[in-house]
Parts: sequence; C-alpha cells; structure tokens
Amino acid sequence: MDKYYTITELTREFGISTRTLRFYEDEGLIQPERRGRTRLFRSADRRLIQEILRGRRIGFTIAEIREIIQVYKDPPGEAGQLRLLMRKVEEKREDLRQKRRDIEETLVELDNIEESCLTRLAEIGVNT
Amino acid sequence: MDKYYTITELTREFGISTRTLRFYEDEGLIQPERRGRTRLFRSADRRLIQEILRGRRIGFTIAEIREIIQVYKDPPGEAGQLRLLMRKVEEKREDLRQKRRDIEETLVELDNIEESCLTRLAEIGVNT
DNA sequence: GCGGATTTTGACTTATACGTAAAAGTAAGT
DNA sequence: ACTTACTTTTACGTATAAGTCAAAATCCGC
Repeated sequence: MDKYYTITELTREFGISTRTLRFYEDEGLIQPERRGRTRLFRSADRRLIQEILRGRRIGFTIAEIREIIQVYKDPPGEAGQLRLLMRKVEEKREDLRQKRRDIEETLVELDNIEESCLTRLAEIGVNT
Repeated sequence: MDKYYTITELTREFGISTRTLRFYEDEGLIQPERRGRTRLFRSADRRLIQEILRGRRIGFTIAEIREIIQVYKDPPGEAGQLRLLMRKVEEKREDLRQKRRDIEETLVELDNIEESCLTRLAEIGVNT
C-alpha cells in the first residue's frame, strides 16, 4: 500500500498551515517526494512532522530540531564528535528538567487560581 | 530592613539584561519604585521577576504573563468573569500537561541518544 | 563638588517562525 | 475542454521579545 498524504491532509490533521510545512522543507527538516511539482508525503514524513511539532511545543528552535534530526539520520562516528554531542544532550536534558519543574509549579499555581475562583463563585452563589 | 536591589544586581542574579527589565516595566509586568529616575527594586519585584522568567521558560507570552499577574493583583469579582477565567485556566492546564508529556517523551529520546553514544564510544575505545 | 561608573530614555535594529498576496501550474470530475 | 479546488513559487510583511547604540541624567565615593 504505502499510502501518501497530500499537504492539506497533513495540515488539517495537525492544525498547521501549508506555509509551515513548506517552511519546514525549506529549512531542511523534511524532504517529501515529488510528483511533478506536487509534494507527496509518506508516513515517515508524517511521523517526522509529529516529532517536529513536539519539539516546537517544548520550545526547541528550528535549528535545534534540525540538529536532532541530523543525529538520527547520520550519527557521528568520531569520538570527539560523540563527546560533544553527549555534552549537548546533557545540556538539553537539564533544560528540559528545569522546564518540567517550571510546569509543575505553574500547574500548582493554576490549581490555586481555580480553587479561589470556585470559592468566590460559591460566596456569590449563596447571595443570588 | 526591606533592602532594595539595583537593576544590575538583578540582571546579574538572573542572567538577563537591563533592557529586558526595562522592557518588562514598559509592558506593565513590574512597577519598581523610583528615587528620582532610578529604579529601586524591592523583594516583591524580585519575586515577580522570578515568576515572569519562569513563565517565559515554559513559553508563556508577555501578554499571558501579564494576564496572570493581573489576576493575582485584581481577581475578578463577577460570576461571568470568574467562569471565563476558569475556562482559560483549564485551557492553560491542558496545554501544560501536553507540554509535560512532550518533555517526558523527549527526555526518553535524549536518553536513547546518550546511550547509543556510549555504546559507540565503547566500540571505538576497544580499538584504540 | 568632581570624576567615573551607572542608569535612563529613545530610537533603531535583529532573529525567529511563520503569514499573506500574487501569479501560475495541476488534478479530478463532468 | 472547462470548471473547481488544490498546489507551487517568489517575494515581501509581521509579531514577539528583546538587543544595540547614543546622548543625557544621575549616583556614589572621596
């Protein structure tokens, strides 16, 4: 089978614009096939787009996302490069752990806000 | 006591620029006191800056951060407004939970990358 | 009250991640 | 072949969140 997707199918599925997908191609993040000029997306492209969007959601820049994709496609073979990559990975992880802490704290804050809303609503409700 | 901080003390502590703090003031996020023209930051301002930076790290826009600060300073009293706020809060929470999932997944991915680096390094190490 | 460091203000610039518009090409149905 | 709905390329535009630079004001230590 190996169905392919049109660009709008994917934009609808992921809630993004065609401009965004073309932009990602310009930036070298995806390389859909072509029939004539028209782009044909395979499921591999689709999965890659999912990863790109996940990266975007957690605040990775295009350059960072491209770097990660690069590593998967063509992992470094030389020891120095490998150690450099590991340092970068460790940095990113520390980053993400911080972000996770930030999120936890903010979720607690939002819980508090919601609760005081409920309390306030109850107070008002009593008098109406 | 109620010590105050100069702008550069805070920029050094948080690793941001003076321009950033002035920008946040222009945007109405902080309102440091003044002696003459010089800004005097109290510990309340300092805590607020910490919250702003936390919001920034998890991808909140200035407008969103301002909104949250607003809610703390002047919570809505009317039922409709309260319900609107609760809807927004619920939305943000869903957002943050998604982000947390994204982070978990990415952390696993980074773990995998690190491991394959180690494996590769070990392979190389054997032959050197 | 002087000098050097710091701070302020204002205007202009920058990077990122797309948006938008225009003009032309393509595919599928009738 | 014609319409209708997509799609492509090119080029310029935009919002956000600051950075940069310069000139003037202000502060602190002596």
